Amino acid sequence: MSDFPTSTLPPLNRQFVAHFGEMGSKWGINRTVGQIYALIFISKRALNADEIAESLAFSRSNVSMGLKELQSWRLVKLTHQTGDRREYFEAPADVWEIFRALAEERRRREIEPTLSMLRMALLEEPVSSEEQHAQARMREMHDLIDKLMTWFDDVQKLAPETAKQLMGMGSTVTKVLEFKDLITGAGRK
Amino acid sequence: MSDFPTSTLPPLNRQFVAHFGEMGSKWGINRTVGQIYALIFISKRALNADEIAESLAFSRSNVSMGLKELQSWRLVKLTHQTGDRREYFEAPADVWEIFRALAEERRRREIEPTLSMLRMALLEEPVSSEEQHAQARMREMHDLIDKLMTWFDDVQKLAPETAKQLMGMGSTVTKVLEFKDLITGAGRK
DNA sequence: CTGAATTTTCAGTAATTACTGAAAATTCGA
DNA sequence: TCGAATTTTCAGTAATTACTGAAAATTCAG
Repeated sequence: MSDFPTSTLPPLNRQFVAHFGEMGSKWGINRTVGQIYALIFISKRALNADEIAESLAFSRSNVSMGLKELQSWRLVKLTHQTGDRREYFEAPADVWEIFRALAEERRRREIEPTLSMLRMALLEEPVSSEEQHAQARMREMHDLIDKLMTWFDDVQKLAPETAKQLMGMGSTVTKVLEFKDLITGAGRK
Repeated sequence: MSDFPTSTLPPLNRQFVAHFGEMGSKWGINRTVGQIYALIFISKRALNADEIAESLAFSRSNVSMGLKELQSWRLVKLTHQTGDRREYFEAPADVWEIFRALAEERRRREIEPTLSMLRMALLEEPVSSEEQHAQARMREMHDLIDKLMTWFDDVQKLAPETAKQLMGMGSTVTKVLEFKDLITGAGRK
């Protein structure tokens, strides 16, 4: 299942990389891409494509494709070493930044297309009662997604520090909510 | 790309089903499962496996497998019609409930395994500086995921009504946050 | 219990996706 | 501008995943 070249990669790193490979399919990326990302993420320094190919025993072209995909997800940054022509790759240092990039990209690829399909469908004139019901369901779905996205946008606009703080509050949010109800007079839109 | 049987399925429904089929791969489910779910979701009434196979021109066994998968995701509910031995399937009426089931299941399958892998890895004694750095990165990842999940738990525990309300507040949350800082004395854990 | 109705399983095959090596394209120092 | 270093592309093939039909298992009315 996992056979890495005999050299390089300490056990801990190896385990991490292997896990990302296995999870890959569940995350909607392939094994290779998962492993490449994991390797870069835990690496002390930026890596070039040959080093990656060597470490993971992938073909150079496979690494090239994997890196291209990771760049399209904005999960790796391209850097350069002075006096070295090759391209080096590294993951952003701040994990919050990583999370944000991931969330944004997933949204763009996996949610927006559905949202616009729904908007289109809702403009049509339903001719049968089947279509009428279908449209009602689509509207429910649209409104939920739309609400979630708007909210997510709002939170995302916060500075990372504030966002962390908001998370840290946890269920306290509820309390604040109740308090807000009290002062605004409950049951709004 | 999409050839449905000549009968059944009004255009609006067809479009919706086709879209879910195409999106399927991006969502980590396959075309078939996506289409089956879409069909059930917009259907006015619960459907049995034969009706689904007929509508989508899938083999009966394929539908059976698809339904099994959808049930494992808790996206469809099994029901019965009086005087009919066949099993009928429908999607929960409340889209919030659907969202919750989806989120829970994704978490269980796609996040928890990584979280426990990380916890394991963090218990090991790093022997090289590579391992030490790797572990530091893993800790950052672990802490972020853990924080997000704890927060999500908290919000999820709220009654649907409250959750909707929280979403509805949008960026107002920030304001409330600032206010809270003011009264509690800012910068907590 | 029996057996017809219904659902599930599974081996075989089709379709899709991932990976490679070789060749083409690009980049940049000299 | 040349050409060595480096990256990208892509056709062919390997590996994986999806789908089917037939057969087995289950369910339940009588």
